[in-house]
Amino acid sequence: MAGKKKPQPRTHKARSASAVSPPPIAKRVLTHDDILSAAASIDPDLRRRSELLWDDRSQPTRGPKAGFTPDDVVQAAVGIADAAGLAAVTMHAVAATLGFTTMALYRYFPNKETLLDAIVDAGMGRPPQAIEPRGAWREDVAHWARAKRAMLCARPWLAELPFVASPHGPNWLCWLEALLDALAQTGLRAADLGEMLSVIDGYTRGASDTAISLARARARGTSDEAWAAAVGADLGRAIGDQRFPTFSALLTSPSTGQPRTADASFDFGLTRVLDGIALYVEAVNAK
Amino acid sequence: MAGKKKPQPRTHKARSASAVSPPPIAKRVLTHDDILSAAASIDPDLRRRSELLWDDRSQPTRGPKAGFTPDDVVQAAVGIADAAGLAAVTMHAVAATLGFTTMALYRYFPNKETLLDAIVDAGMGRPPQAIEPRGAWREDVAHWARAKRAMLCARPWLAELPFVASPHGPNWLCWLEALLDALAQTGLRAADLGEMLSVIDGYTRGASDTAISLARARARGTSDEAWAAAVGADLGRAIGDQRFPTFSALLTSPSTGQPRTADASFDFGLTRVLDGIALYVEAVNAK
DNA sequence: TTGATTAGTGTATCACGTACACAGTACGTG
DNA sequence: CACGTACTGTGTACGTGATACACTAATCAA
Repeated sequence: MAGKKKPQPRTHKARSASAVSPPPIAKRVLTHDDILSAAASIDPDLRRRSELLWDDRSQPTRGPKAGFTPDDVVQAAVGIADAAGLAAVTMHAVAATLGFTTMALYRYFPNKETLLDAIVDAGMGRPPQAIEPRGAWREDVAHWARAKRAMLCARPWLAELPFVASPHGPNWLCWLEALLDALAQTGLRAADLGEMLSVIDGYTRGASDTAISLARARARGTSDEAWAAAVGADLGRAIGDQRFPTFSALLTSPSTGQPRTADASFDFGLTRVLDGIALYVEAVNAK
Repeated sequence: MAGKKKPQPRTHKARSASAVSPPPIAKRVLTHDDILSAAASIDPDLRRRSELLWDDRSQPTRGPKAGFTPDDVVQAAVGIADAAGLAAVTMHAVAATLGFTTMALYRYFPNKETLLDAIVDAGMGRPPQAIEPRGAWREDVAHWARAKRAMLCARPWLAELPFVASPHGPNWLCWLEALLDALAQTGLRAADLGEMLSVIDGYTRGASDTAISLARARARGTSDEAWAAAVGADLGRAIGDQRFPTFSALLTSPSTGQPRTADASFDFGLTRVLDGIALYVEAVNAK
């Protein structure tokens, strides 16, 4: 958008036109402008949501002083979600937390969906920058995966919202950047790095679902035992049912040793995934 | 519950007391009863939801003939979700499809949540039983993963509902059974099989999110181009931003060859995961 | 036949998201 | 320094959706 601001067909305030504009950079293969120019075809609603996620919204205003910032709103909403779950995040509850009326929020967020976008990004927080990798990409990737899993479990309500769907905010990109930093040490070429990114992230999110479900139950006040009993009861239905012979056999086979904890299971699976990636890395680097 | 029905402290109709009672089976290490006896600690609400998912609800009734079955309701709801998305599934819409009043549904489902439980299970459908594996566990597992991914993309609204959370119905167990059948060919012991189950399923669900998001956009009438542009625009924000040097470099690096399709990416990642599992299988079997 | 049981209806209520019009505030300009 | 403009927060009203409750009608058991 830097320079050619003629698109801007939205009916929204001129404010959004000047807000993004990143510093000009050397053109390589793909530029910010290149990508944004394709943005003409974007659903205007989605585009606006994305803008609200990236703009810093702190222009010199003219009217009365604002009593709160969009960030205050997001903080309040995240607090409510943490304390009482996503369902408790109503426009009224958020506004009341801040001491304002429901409708005051609409001064900053055109609708609840947009607020939820912001909550997702804020809720993710930043990845632990403590990674700063040196050579041991496996360790660094594992570190990242555990951190992401921990984040998801700490805020189980995050997983109730569409994660991969646009729009994505800065924190989301931070997490990707951190993982990419770790993966880049493999020496793989760009195309493969992108693939590995989704392998790791996919596994991490997918394999964390059980732990997330447990975390959610905890947040609701359900005891771990009650949660396990509920899951176990459903699984137990397999036993003796003609339709599930293999599963039934698995459940009724004598267990060797004590069961792995959920975290250990995750690590076990992660090791398999990393093994598979390592194999590929070796194959590529051997050539 | 077979025989000792004294728990049953719920205020719900006596109906639910006699309904479950699976056929008695030989005791091994863990039995249906064992698991269900732990069910005393289950949140009664969850338990009831689970029961409604497994009971066949076709007792000889006394009053007037029923005009529709719970299954009709579920079919109608799934149809609406397919056609117009999950948000369109309102109690009123479902009832209207069947030609009944909203409140008629409450005769069969105590609340919407319970109906959604049923919709999830029905929506998953059955895994392609065509697997019937012989020796080639990798192929069979890959087959399963692609089928599950295809299922999720075909009904992108499924992913909007908590997948791993209880309660789980028969179809969910069917999918697990199918995967387990494929994995059992590795010869791994029970504990490890359970781990592999979650590795494969985790990767499959997690790595399908992008495709699901695209499928959802399609269902809403968004063009593929518009969707890609929206995602690209968010990614493009990294370019030139100090905070995302690695990602920025990735985006701007010259692309070698044509980009992989989403399906090919999934397969690529799946191959890595299977490689990792194979390594473990070999290591264990070598001992 | 009669009474118990159950199916479906109609109406009412409450929670939420959000549109709209109004009132008050602060800055830039004359 | 007064005033208009741009903006902030409020109050009210509405539509939608879930669901409680009381009622009518149908069917079977005794």
